[in-house]
Amino acid sequence: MAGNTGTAGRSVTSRALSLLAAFDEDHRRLALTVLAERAGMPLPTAHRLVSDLVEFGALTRTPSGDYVVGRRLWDIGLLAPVQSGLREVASPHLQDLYGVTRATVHLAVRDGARALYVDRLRGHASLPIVSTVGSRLPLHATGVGKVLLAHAPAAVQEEVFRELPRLTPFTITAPGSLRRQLTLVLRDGFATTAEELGLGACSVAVPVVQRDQVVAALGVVVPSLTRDRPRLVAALQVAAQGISRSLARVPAVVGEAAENSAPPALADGG
Amino acid sequence: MAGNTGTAGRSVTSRALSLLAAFDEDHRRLALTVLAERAGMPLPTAHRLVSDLVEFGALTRTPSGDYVVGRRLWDIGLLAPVQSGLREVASPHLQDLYGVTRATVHLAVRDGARALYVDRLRGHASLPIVSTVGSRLPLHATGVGKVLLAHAPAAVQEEVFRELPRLTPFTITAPGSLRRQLTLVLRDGFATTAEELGLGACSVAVPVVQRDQVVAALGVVVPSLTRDRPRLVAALQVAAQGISRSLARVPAVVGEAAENSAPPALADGG
DNA sequence: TCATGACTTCCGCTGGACGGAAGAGGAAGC
DNA sequence: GCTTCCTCTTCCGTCCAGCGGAAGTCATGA
Repeated sequence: MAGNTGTAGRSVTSRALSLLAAFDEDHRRLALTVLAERAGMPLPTAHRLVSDLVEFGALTRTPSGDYVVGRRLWDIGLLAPVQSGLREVASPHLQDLYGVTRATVHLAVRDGARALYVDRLRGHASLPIVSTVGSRLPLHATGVGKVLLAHAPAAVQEEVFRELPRLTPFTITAPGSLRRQLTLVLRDGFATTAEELGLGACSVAVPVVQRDQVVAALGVVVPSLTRDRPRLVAALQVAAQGISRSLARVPAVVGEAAENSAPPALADGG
Repeated sequence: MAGNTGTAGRSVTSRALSLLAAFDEDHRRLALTVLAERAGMPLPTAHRLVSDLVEFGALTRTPSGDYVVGRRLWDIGLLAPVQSGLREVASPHLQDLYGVTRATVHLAVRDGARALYVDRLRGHASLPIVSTVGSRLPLHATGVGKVLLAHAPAAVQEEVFRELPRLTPFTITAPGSLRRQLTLVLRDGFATTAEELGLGACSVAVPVVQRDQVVAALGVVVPSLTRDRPRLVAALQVAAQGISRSLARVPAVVGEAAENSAPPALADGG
């Protein structure tokens, strides 16, 4: 295992947390043995801590004996102010966009050198979609990613360009190519991908702006772009401008993916 | 023993978790002092544990000094298999429903004696909406709640009927009235509310079925029902049947929501 | 300036966490 | 059926990490 959260944190708390951190998108259910190993601690220790976590509801044991993240943690996690202002404001516009395009719609922000998907609407005839809410995908191989990358600080771009992993035969791995594309993204106001992340999936994306800063990207995924790219771009731009306009009235969605101070505006009733 | 968050659990782990549990919908940001008090532990102890939690990313400190639930916990929480099958399947249908009605759309399951909102689409002209994903609202005062209540086991109905809190002047608090309504819900296949949860909000809801069992309820919220109730009911029923049909091909959406009460499995043995 | 309240740090005591080892449980294999 | 193998569970003596009262620091506001 690549040195993940392991190293068995010193404090009890950090150990318990490293058990939670052992779960990820590719490991949604874990047997105790695996869990202990991934968290980097002896089995009896894991066993004891896991009992506590289960009792609390942070983990749940399936009938088959595996552990999964529990509903209690789901509850609490939803309270996190992760782009809640942005999500709240954008939600209706995503709906509209879906209504017009009937394509899978994505809203993403940049989280370091990755695109963090904060909302998603999925269409009926959906392609094999990789992303779900909470996913982090590479910036260089997704539509929303290219938009976010084009508007990212030089340091981030540099980091991304250092390694451009090939995900399909069509993934752009030549720095020059990508660099040229980013220039076009800035000029034209939209980015596209063609089977660069997964076969059979193309995408278009546009920036979402707040106070002259790109705070998010809005994108759609479709089987092919040859036919109606202009139409999709138009629809996306209308939706993105709608979101941007609403964002102008909201305090602080900005601060990239970093912890935006919870906007009191939409937070609670008062 | 159904203790709340307090009582400062014995083990360090449970103490740390009780700090997380101190957050809820009405307390999304807490100062350290309040946090310590709500979690039922001395301030220095809370301080130390909170540091661990912040370091991990389970909590985040806002510039103002308050604590909020952190992004890391959001991530992990999203991995919970909370109705993920149901949500995934239902998502496109909710979109369609929104497209037709332009009203706020809800998908809820029963969680004990409450309606747990597992998904929501919010319209533009949205009324003051109380529910968000993860909310738990009373069964007797919401459209989806009445549907779920009508199809709930006798024991649950009994529990709900024991106390029918008044939320607005229009909340139904007379057991007889409610009982009669539930009968109609079963007969007609849909439930309605009229400003029973909040003023200015009415709702219609229908059941979602899997293998002859009601596993969820689908509802819309609108400012008034006088005009187009028939239209809404029709749209809801089409969408609900679409979901139900898709669910027939999916293993087991039930059970996930079922084990809400503390499973006696691990309980006293260890 | 002083008072107040919220947070942070200190430090000696102690009780809870640690984890090796041994015991159950159960599913494949002989 | 019996054996083997693997995963999970329980036990228990050692000892160190967590505990929390008390004192110190930093803002705010009177």
